[in-house]
Amino acid sequence: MNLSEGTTGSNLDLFGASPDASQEYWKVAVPAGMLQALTYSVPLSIARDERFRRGQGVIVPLGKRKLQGVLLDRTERDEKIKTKDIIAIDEDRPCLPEPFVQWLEWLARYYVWPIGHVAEMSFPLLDKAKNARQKERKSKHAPIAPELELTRPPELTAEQAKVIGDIQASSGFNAHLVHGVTGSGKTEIYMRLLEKVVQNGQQGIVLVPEISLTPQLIERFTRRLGNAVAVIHSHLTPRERTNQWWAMIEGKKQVLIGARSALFCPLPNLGMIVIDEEHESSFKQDEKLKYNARDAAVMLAKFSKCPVVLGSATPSLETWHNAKSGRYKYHELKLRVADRSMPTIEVIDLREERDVRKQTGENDLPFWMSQTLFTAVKETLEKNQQSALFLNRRGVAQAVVCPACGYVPECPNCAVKLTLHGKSHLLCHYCDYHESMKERCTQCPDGEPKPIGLGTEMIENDLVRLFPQARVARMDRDEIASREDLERMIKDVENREVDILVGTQMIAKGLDFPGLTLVGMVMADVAFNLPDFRASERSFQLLTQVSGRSGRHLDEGAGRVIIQTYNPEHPSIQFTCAHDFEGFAKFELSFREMLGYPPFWRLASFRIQGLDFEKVTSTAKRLRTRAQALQARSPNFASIEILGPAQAPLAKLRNNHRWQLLVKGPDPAALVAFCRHLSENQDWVPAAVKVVVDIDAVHML
DNA sequence: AGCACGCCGACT
DNA sequence: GTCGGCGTGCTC
Repeated sequence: MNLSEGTTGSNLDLFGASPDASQEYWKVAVPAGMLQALTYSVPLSIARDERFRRGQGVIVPLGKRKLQGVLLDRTERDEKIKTKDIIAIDEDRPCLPEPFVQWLEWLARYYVWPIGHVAEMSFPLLDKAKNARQKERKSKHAPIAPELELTRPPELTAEQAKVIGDIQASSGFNAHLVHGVTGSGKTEIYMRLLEKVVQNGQQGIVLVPEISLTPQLIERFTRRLGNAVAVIHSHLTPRERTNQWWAMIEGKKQVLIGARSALFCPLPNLGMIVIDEEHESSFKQDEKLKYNARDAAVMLAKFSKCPVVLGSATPSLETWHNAKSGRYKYHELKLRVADRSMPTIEVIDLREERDVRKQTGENDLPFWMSQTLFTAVKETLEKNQQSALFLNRRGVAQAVVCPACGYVPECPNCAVKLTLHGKSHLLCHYCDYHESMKERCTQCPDGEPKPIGLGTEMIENDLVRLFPQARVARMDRDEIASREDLERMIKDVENREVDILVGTQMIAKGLDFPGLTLVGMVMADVAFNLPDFRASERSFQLLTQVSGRSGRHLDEGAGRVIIQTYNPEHPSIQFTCAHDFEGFAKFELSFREMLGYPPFWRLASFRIQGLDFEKVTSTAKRLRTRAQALQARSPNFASIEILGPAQAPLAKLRNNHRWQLLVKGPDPAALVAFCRHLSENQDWVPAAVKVVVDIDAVHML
């Protein structure tokens, strides 16, 4: 018998009871729904291969399939399981660097997710990676990182120079917070730092929120770093993605710009990670591996012994807290470049506005537009400058109501209101269920359903009527379907072919238009009334970010911002007006501390869901019982608080009933251990019910 | 995640 | 009768 052939499972047993000592067993991260890695036996021919080591991709049998896995550690034989042989070294995949493998293991443990699925995220979508490399087919789309003339770097301000110097003064792992108002030149700092990283023969990652991963940003980096730049974002085709991935792995490019998934590019020589707009909650993934790319980036930097730079005008309170406590180094940019001033912010009380209108009887302005906002738009138009009006988010208010009986159509699967698109199209934003709007109410004899509230379309229509001479453009998810659409729209605004821009968050972030001098927040209230302990923080961030769009390039005078609201006293608004981040942080942190919320305590949420309401409910309650029992068993867990279970804010989604159980506690390690214990053994959970944990949950819907 | 197995309702 | 829908369980 040939040893190197390695017969499936059975070991040669030449000396009676003792197994062959030369037979090796290795843990392999296999992409199947199991938390732990699986044990495989290693044929001698493979064990002798010089590529055979931790981090290397291998092909293994699982059931009837052959899967790509990643080698972890050598292990002892487990008599309880019949092992199979590793089939081969995976020729299509490079060996993952050791710090990166450690990081993958941390991710799997911390976020309680199958190690095989975590490891799988480190490779491009095309499993025919080799083909993609060989063919190098020219893409039909515009180049991802266009070839542009390099621009000369601008003079650094004294503040910028100091921050760069301070960051470069330290070596090894360090986390830095760069806290600078919009327009203070954070991007310039990133580019200078990355230039240095590239000069040192290393590679860097720039993480940005998907939403601000705009052509503008890519162009800026490309103009400075030239063909060192690779880009990964969701609008790339699998082949484009794969090509960008390999360009980084093979060292043809040095700086990778991308949304959170760019972290998973296993760079051989990582020298720095930059996270722009680090406060953005979209860095948290809500599905599958529920990681926060900001926190994960800090850990990757730690394992890779390199610096990580977090930048924001409105840092998350978690990061702020870390900076204040000295865990992160704090760098501040107080001034806008070229001495430009901060915009002036006016708050309009919509309640007063309504009362005035009631008294005066009539008013030809639409209900959402105050006299002040109207006049400001008019003046801006007359000065040949641009205005932008923001709505909080799509779907909040475009519901349809029957004025006779008050009935509002809902999605039959998701228990959310349907929203109106176009003239008569009703759509569910969660499951894409749609129906046409009926002329007569289905619930009462004589109602005629009408749209209520605010939509970008409605605002656009009103603006066209009020300012017939103005060129109005609308930017939201419906209008902007592709990257090309977005690029075209941005060009139009840049070229002054648009006078008034109407949009959602989509345009609130990252964009930088020189001619924009007036920003209106149509109704600020929506954001702070969500059932979420971070609602105030999000509102403050949004208002500040939106305000920052105004007058960024005015060398004289200041941009103007008008915030309309039913609640002008709200702290988010007050501190935004005063440009007072520290004041807001202090105010909000005192609440968080009092109530035991992050950043002082950590919080995790268990989601219990399934089709059968009774089963889901009883499972949720049983989970609480088990949590309490586990807590009673160990003094480690004494300080953990268990809240609920309660029905999730979205109590029914895609026909699934949803409950949640929240746990929080002051000791992060204890909390994660607690959650892992509770998730590990799910024998007690009925098959028709799913229980998943979300560590450091951010989106609580 | 797949893939098989097995249990029910719908068709030639 | 059997085709095929998907709920359930297992994979080193």
